[in-house]
Amino acid sequence: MSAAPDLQPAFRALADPTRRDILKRLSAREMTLAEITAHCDMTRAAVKKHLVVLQDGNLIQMRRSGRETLSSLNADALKPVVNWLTYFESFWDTHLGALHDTLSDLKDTELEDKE
Amino acid sequence: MSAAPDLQPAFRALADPTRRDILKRLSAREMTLAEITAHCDMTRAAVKKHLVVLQDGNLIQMRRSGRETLSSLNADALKPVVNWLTYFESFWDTHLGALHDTLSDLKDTELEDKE
DNA sequence: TAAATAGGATACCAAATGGAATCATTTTAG
DNA sequence: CTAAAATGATTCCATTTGGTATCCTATTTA
Repeated sequence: MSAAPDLQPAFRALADPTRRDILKRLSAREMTLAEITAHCDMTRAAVKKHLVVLQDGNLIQMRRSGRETLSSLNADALKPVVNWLTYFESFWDTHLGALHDTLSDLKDTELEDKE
Repeated sequence: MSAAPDLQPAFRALADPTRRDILKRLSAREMTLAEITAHCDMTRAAVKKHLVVLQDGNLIQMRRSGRETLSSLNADALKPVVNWLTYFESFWDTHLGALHDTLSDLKDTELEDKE
């Protein structure tokens, strides 16, 4: 059996909106530092730091190709995070009398959330 | 339709292990500041600050009862967070050839995770 | 090979964060 | 009524964090 993952680096990495945005962009394709920076409204060095934090959380990998470094998403690392949160699923809606359908709520949120 | 929730305060609140621990404890029952502090190995004032951050993320509510304040979990506020993360579900296991059964992986993680 | 590209590595800064200490306020127990 | 209990509010401090500016190294490519 594998050891329990340390959730802290992943939760830490997810706590910044710039980093969450980078994750979404990397879900489309792997990108160079310059490409990511083009969307981030901050310097290359600042974006690089965010990438290191994401790497610490194991949420991305980086591979060198010639003079550029490609960052790619490691979505699997989100599984333990989702699992931690899923523990609370049984407490949803308790104070409202469980009138809402959880699945339809989730779908609504997905459509509305612009982040 | 409701407005898209701002995920930042919730992700921020979840980024600290003490706060995640408090959430787990509050899932059992509402607790006073003194009760929570008894488990936290830090001063009452420090725990109080964590409670305020959790409240900012809408993850808990506080109600005054006489001279004590009861904090209780608002698990519903985790739904948008889970939903944001669920977007990445379609990217799980992609680099491994999708050999793993996602559900069994989640179950394993749940059993192992001690946090 | 020389110049332009793409990153890495540091040093430095202001602001946010985690925590302790202290003092004030409200309730409840005698 | 008075003291103890429970919390709130404020201040202060060290560390971390998000960012910029700079300098350095490795690749391309004209």
